Amino acid sequence: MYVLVDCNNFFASCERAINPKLEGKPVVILSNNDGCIVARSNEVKKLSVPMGAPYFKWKDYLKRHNVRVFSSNYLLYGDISRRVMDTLETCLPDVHIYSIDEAFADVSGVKDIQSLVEETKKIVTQWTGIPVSIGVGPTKTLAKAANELAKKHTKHNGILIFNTAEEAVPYFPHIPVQDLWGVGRAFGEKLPRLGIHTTEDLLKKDDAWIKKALGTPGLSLVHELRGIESTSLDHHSDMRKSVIRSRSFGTRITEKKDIIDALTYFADRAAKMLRDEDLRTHVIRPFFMTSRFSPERYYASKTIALEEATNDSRVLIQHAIDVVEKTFKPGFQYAKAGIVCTDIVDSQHFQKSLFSSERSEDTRIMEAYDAIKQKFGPYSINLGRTSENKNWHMKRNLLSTPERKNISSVPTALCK
DNA sequence: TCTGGGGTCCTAGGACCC
DNA sequence: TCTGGGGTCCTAGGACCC
Repeated sequence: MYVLVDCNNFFASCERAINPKLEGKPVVILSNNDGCIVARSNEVKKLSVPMGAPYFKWKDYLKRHNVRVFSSNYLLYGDISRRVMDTLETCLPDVHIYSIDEAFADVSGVKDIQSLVEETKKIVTQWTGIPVSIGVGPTKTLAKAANELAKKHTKHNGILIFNTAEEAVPYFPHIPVQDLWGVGRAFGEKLPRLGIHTTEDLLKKDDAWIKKALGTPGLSLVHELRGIESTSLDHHSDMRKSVIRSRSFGTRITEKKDIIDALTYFADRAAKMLRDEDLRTHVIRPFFMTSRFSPERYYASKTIALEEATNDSRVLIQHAIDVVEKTFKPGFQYAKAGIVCTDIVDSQHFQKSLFSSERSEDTRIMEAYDAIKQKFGPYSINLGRTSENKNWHMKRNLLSTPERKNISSVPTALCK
């Protein structure tokens, strides 16, 4: 049996936790660059503002309804998330953090699940100020479905338990397929065209039909709804598979040197991430591109298999610059760039190339580089060129608190 | 004027081999 | 004139998640 604890409107609830005046007021949080709406309080959901909507299209509407708008502040949300997860670990057995605002717990063997989750819900709200919903089911997908229903219908008071798969069946006619975990936009549009509207409709189909229409992940979804655990859904090995550092620019850029400047920064950040986790990458793909909404589109990227796994900023930067030099085309309005690192290996056990060009001082150079930044700040030392033009930097005009302010200095009304 | 970022897994299709 | 088929590996891109 699985418990799924999910924070309600997490980012909006975080802003409220540090500013109780927002309680009962409509609140939205914007993505990086203040581009999309990524979190909405219940009041805003009632105004029919969709998740992921572009902010500029809704700006006036939100203003008319007196909605409070904030840029996202991931430092704050990360801190509050840690508090929530720490609290959950004191309440529930075998907690597995699934995302910044969700965690599963395995409660097989617990006798009184009802009391356990009621207590958990109470304590999390008391200690962190963040409201949560809780779903329980024999598979993760059923726990997730229970959670969705608990959140949606106030009559459940934020908790719904399916003791068996059969207990979920009466709800299926009332769950639109679009609400299922694993049905996104594409399948959500496709299924109604095939006559499938509710979860009940979907479960009437046989495995072969599901596999053809929704692929392997769809088949796992349906099995789990029937109460059969799908191992393929248990896809969280601890080892990370990729590192991505990318960003849309604050404004469009046209100059090659600015692309190089941005990619130098992303390559450095990606390498730092690998060093922090004691990992190395074997394959990198730097890319830069125009907006996907632009009529004149260009996507430039190159997959590079490195001779030897590395986490050296200088190596990644050099390859990133090479890619720009080889693929840059003038005349485009570039909107985004980044680097993807895959084939991640453990630094301790990686296979050194026979003709390794890595010198023993290389790791020490990067250690010194990290140490200087650590001691004197992120702008104290930098690799590669840095042009004066910083207009590729993010826009974040609506932050609630200064970006780097530590949450421990922020009073939380309900914090223990 | 302005449409996120960081992850996962799966699949289709091309290259290559025998 | 007729011009295989199956396997594997790789990559790009598509789907999903939060």
